[in-house]
Amino acid sequence: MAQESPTFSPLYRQIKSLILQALASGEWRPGEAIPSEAELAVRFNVSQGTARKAIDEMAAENLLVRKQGKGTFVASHNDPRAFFRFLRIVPIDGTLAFPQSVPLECWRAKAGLEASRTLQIAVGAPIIIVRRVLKFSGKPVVVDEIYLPGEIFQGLTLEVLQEYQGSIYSLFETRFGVRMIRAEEHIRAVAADRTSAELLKVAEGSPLLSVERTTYTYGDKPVEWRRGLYSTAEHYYHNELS
Amino acid sequence: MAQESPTFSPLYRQIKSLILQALASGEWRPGEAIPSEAELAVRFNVSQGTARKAIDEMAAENLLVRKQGKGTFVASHNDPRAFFRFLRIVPIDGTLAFPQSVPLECWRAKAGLEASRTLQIAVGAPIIIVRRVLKFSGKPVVVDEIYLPGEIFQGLTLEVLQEYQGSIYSLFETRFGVRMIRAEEHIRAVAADRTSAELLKVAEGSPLLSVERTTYTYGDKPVEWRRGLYSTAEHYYHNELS
DNA sequence: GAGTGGTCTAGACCACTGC
DNA sequence: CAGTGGTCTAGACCACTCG
Repeated sequence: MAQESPTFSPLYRQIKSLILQALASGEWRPGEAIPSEAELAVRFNVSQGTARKAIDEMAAENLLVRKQGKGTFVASHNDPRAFFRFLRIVPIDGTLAFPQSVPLECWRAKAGLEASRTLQIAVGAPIIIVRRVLKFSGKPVVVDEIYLPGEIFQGLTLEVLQEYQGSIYSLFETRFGVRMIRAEEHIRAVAADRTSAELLKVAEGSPLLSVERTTYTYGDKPVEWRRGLYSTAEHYYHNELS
Repeated sequence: MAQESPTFSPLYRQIKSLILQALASGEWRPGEAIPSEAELAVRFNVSQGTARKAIDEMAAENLLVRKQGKGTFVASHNDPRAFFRFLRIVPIDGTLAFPQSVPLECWRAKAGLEASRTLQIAVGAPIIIVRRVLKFSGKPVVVDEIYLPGEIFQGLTLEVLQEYQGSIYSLFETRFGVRMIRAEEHIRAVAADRTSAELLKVAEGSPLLSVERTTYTYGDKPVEWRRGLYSTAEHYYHNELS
């Protein structure tokens, strides 16, 4: 017997991708509630259980947040609980506090080979580069260099960065409509160059964590590449394996 | 109205903890199939859907592995697909191959303060310390120092380590009945000391990744502590954020 | 009390595996 | 073909939130 459906996709996954589409198109914005399970079931003409299963998967992927009795909400980087999902550094002595982001520079450039490859844009396409320092209780711990596709982040300036209260992903979300949903990090140990050493107030040549990150929005589209240098004298990068 | 169940726990979670108990007691061993959903439903006197939901959660936590048409199996470190779940280092040039573990030393000692704290055993309790090197295509990339509670790993010797084919967690599982299910890693950048530098064939003082790991078995019981020094000249530590 | 998500059930049918 | 997990449905009821 010939196989009827070589690319069989269950109903709830089709519903899921429809909801995903609606999310990507901005039908509901980060922080807002999406329609109730019952409403979605009617809209997509499936049972509530099937709509539920689609939502379940998206909640497991941190795209949606369920709140019993209230509704289901589009995940947002404005939510303080989401903050440390993408910042895995914690103080050795355990006194966890929110860091302060200090933007240093923000300039325009054209994409080189590496930026072109990681951001999947043309060589020579406009990019924006941001340099900033992250301070914990006043002490510099991380220096970041952030590469962004210029087309998406038009209007991003040092002033915008300095004025904004909240995380940089929160800014991207509210001001540029770009929601970061997933990232890959490549971590290595490197020796501090002169400028980084000065910024982090460590000796030149001392070991630093180099954290290179590619960040993706809906549809696995890369929209940020960054390299962070982490001083791990009083902090460590925390990771959970399971 | 007084709240009826301040510690409300749904049925499927109770079932889950019963299955967990059976797993911890060794009723089914790693790699073996557990009873079918229908059988479990009968055994615990719930509907198949409820048994299913319990299993679903455990599969999501990598405790069980579902295989359509075949059954549900206890997760095992013998499964090669599970190998890189706990070893997050990959070559820069992408040619992923299985590393070779080279045990160097294995000796007995008594737990100091740090071992006592991380392994949750008494100070002075017997521990076993293993030193080994991990080689990728013949080149040393990681040097590990592994601390184990002596009581659990009685009979572990350098010979046992050298003879065994397969990952060390696979050995722990088959020879000592200890299954690792979760770990926390603290990652920092350090300068290579003399012995590590020699083993990894890098210059003394060059930056290395220090990966400290506490590993837990069922019931969140810590059963391993280790520090790995990773040479990241030709490899990086890979992490996914979501 | 109305509306939301969360649980539980029972039953039908589909997809995959292996004998 | 029988046995397994996977999907889908419909309905009842529970837990939580808010007005």
